[in-house]
Amino acid sequence: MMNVLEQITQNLEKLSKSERKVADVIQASPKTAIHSSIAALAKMADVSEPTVNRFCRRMDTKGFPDFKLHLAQSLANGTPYVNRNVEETDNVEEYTTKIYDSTLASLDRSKQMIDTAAINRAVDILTQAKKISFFGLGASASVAQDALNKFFRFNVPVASYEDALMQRMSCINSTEGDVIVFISHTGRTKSLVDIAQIDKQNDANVIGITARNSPLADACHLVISTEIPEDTDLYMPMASRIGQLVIIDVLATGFTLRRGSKFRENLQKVKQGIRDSRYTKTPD
Amino acid sequence: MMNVLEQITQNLEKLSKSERKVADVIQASPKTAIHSSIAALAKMADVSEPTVNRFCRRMDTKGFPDFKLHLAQSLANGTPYVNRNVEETDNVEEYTTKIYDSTLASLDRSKQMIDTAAINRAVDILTQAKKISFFGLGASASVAQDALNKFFRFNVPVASYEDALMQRMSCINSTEGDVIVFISHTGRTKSLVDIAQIDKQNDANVIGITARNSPLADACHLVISTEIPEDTDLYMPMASRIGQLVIIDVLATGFTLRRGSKFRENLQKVKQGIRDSRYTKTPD
DNA sequence: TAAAAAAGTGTAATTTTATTACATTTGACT
DNA sequence: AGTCAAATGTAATAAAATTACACTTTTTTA
Repeated sequence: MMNVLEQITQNLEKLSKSERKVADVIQASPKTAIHSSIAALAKMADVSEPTVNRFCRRMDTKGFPDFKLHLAQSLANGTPYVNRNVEETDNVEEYTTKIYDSTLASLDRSKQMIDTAAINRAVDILTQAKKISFFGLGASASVAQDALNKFFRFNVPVASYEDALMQRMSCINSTEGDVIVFISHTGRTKSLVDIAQIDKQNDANVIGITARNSPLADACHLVISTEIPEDTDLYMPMASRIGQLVIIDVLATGFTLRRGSKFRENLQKVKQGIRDSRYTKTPD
Repeated sequence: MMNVLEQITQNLEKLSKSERKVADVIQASPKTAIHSSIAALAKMADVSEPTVNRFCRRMDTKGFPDFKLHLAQSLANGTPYVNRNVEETDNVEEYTTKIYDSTLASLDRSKQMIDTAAINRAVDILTQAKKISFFGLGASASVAQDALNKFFRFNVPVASYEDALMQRMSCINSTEGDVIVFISHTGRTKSLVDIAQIDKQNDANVIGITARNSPLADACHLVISTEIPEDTDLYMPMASRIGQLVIIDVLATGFTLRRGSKFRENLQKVKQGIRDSRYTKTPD
């Protein structure tokens, strides 16, 4: 079912005068609401108890207790939406919690907004690629490297250069059947945009994990956006690159699923190879 | 307050026989629990109603209704308690949601379990370092590269090699005042353990972002654990490396805070340099 | 525009649900 | 075996939510 707080906002018009009072009180302080009885809430809104009950039913809940349950859930999801910025005076616990919270909030937002149709098309394109390249610069370079590491296991020709010059050289010879994935949070890194345009001219398939409506996005055939509003001009990239990584995970997962079970047996062999370079779990 | 479901898991030992029955019923089907009355739940667990009430109080809630509220909130956070594994038959929406959910769940868990004292000591050590190195292999190599990218901006001597041989060579000359950060999810990668031991012998400061009680952890002076239970023998590393990245973020943040405001002005200059290589936000 | 209908709201009774007080049982330790 | 404390249940009580119904306001239409 839908988020109750949004439900309230949307149906605000359709409510009667008294029910509206109830809505106002709840919106003003939902945290108080979930800890109040129907009598207390009725008093706060200056209406009768049945009115509160009727309000709850109008919000598609079974009654007041059920409504409180839903409200509690909305609150649990909604609390981290505030971007909690680190202050100079914060101690360890404080800045640690803030960083975790804003990462969680960003990922949650990304989850809500993600365009699965775009993901699906990207998986289509990737599975049919003759060769896959991942390009990123700065913080996105390590994301590209991570993608390389994942797709390398799939036994497809895959490349990644963190050097802008190497990237440029590799794109000169790109051709139909090649897929190049550009990773950039802002989508405004000049050299990446240049390269993407050349790739596009060479009929290579260009995918961007980047911001909508950016110069880089314009140069791509397909754009996947994390929808994470991080200002990397001012702050170090944090949540943004984590959003990119989760998209890499999703693409890699889609890739293996599309390739079928035969293919996944092969994956196990690569895994086995890695395992031999490790200490066993119970060394003593 | 803490996640109620975890609270139950943790206090499982301390519960009496009957209260344990209640815990079992709730854990088996928390969704049913939040929609049941105390009478219904008591019947399910085959105990009396006051027992259920006492159980709720033991979980640091005011009573049964309050307990249900907390439970609802725990459930709302992405149903984090179950690890939702991707199935062969999943469609795009399904596997995308599952990956986001399990990443969110892992991060949330990591947030709860993180040892901020260890973080604090790590920041101490890092701020006093003459030189910092980040080493990781495979999926953790890109995490090391990300760390390099972050700390590079801080204008401290920093290095990272993804090649096992280069890592080995660099550690031969390590000395007091050097800090080496090893990144490994399992903590059982042989070559990293070897190198860590040499570094330790050379009186360098060895920090591990790795699993507790692992061979690598034993070779480190200080261990920071993400507490993310991902079996990277069977599956591709996903949530594990994201947990590592958030720890890098936390360390980098702690580092800048510790260095004070003068230092952060310097950071702005580096940022300015990067900005010049970008298209402005409103290119048209 | 006045009467009828409909929608909205409140009061009080009823029902459901949760909590408390106390009695009984269980089990551990003399 | 007997005593004590902890655990659990029974039954009474209190709290909370819902329902039924009456009154009030608003809207419709003759």
